[in-house]
Amino acid sequence: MLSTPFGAATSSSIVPPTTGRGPSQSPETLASLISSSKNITQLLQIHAAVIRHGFHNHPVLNFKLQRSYSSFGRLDSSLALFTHTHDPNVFFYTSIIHAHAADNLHMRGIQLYIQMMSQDVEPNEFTFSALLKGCPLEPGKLLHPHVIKLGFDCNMHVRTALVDVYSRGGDLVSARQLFDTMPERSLVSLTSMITGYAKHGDLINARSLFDTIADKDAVCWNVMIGGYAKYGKPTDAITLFRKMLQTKMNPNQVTFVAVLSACGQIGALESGRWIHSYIQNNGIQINIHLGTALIDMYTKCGSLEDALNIFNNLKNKDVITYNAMISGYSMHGYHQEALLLFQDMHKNHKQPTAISFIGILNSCAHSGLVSIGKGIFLSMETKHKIKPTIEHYGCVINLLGRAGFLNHAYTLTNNMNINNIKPDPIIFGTLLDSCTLHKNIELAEKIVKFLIDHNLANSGTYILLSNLYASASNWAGVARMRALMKEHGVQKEPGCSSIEVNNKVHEFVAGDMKHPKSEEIYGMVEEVNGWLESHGYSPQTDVVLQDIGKRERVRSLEVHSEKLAIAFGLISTKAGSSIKIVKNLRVCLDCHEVTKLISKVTGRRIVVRDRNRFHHFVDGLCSCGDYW
DNA sequence: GTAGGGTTAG
Repeated sequence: MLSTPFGAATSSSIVPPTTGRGPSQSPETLASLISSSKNITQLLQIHAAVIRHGFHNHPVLNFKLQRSYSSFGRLDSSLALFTHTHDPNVFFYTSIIHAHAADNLHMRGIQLYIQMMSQDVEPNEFTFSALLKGCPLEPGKLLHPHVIKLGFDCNMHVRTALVDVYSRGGDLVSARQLFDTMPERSLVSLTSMITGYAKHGDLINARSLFDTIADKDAVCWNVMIGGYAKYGKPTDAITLFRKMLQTKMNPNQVTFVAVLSACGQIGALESGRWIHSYIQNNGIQINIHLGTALIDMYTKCGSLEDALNIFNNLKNKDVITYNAMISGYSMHGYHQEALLLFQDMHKNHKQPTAISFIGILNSCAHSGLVSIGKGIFLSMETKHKIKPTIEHYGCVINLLGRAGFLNHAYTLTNNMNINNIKPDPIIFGTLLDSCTLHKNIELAEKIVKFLIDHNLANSGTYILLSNLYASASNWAGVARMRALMKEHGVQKEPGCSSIEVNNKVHEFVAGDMKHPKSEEIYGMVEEVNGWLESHGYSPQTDVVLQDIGKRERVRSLEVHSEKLAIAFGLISTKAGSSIKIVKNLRVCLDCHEVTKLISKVTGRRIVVRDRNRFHHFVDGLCSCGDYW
């Protein structure tokens, strides 16, 4: 920890600057030294020189010192300088308010604003820019009348900052009103308005405003691409990114972060790799954001090796980087590695966050590490002072339920109330899932009744119980569930699998005939069936919802979306090459078995990403160890 | 001597 030279300030200020401590320097020279300082050590040395030369009360030098301290993230030193300054002027106040805003300390900034007024220091438009920067909606609303009263609301910067406050705060109507009545629009104000729409999921309004801009800059593109990436429109994000490249606009680190996230969501490894090489070929520095985005993309696209490579070469990893890698390990079934990295984080003095625990608890759940998982869950509060949220409970209930401790899991669901957490349909869904796995109809019925009685049932509730009945050949139960689903207007989310071939993503739903190569695809499905038969494989008809004839049930399984995607992969890629599939739902038992066999017969490595995790099928075995 | 818009993890 570096100390501020304040201790020295009082002692050396009583020493005249002409005691032979080096050549005397003009304030101008010192000012330019401050501006050009590269790090905190240099700045501290210059600060010491300022004091040595007797300029400790020089307003411009102190102002510059204060700004530089803030720019190095040293609000403490900046504030120390401020408090040692007699009668700070509007520059000083504005800049210290700005420093607080940069550290998300807006209320403290407002306190300083009140203090400056009580000392009769008149704020100006710059002060309000600083106050409103990144300010939350409520305090921003309180500042708004002050802006109007002092006549700064027509200033371009102040008005844009106001638009931004309302926009980010989700009051889009007020934001739009302020925006529409601006004396003059600027690219910045437009971008701020678009950000408001994009951040709150209104991509239609964001896009229509975006399309009106003739001269877009990178920030503007980034906002729009990022909006698509964040709100479930990854394909649109990638399309818009391609358009950005076509317009010769140079993407930057922020663009790549957004578009890599989009690639990760749809599992577009080839596109992700292309972007990675673009980054390398264009000499773009891989900072911590970009590095983490690359790790996230590679893990979600099935290449743990590439993710690890980035992780190991990334300097200054933060907790988010660790979390991405831990979740990556967990998704791929590398539970020992996930645990080791979690410990490694401690060694590197990175405090785990709530999300670190979600990653590691999921890892334990997927590997059946019950006692380790329980220990980690308990340590959250005792050791790390992090209160578990409903998601953490979800992980532990999943951990216990999967491992067969259904009653323990059920008790925990009921005990969540102790922490004032009400179990939600997702928690009950997790429990129901475990009931299906362990064929515990009794508990499942109890839960479903509770959910229906409390109006908490969703499509998943019915489907899970329906699957459970089906697995027990209880067709009356299945029919009852089907009737209930119809009655409540519930529809099953259709299964959809995608595969990327030659930079293009091909999507399939069950029984899909839309693909131009359908004939060949179904031909391949038949061929696969032949292999399966010769290996003595009989289809796992349990998993089919409908009580239909066995023959039809067999047909229905043949055309599950992942089978179509795999068949397409087999006919359109080189023999021996890996096949990567992304599925929106969880892979079913039959598809899991079939894929294992396909990997054995073809000698191909097949990687399937389902809703929960990755399955790496190699030579007839799956990396999940059939525990998923 | 000062100001407004964009980034990562489940």
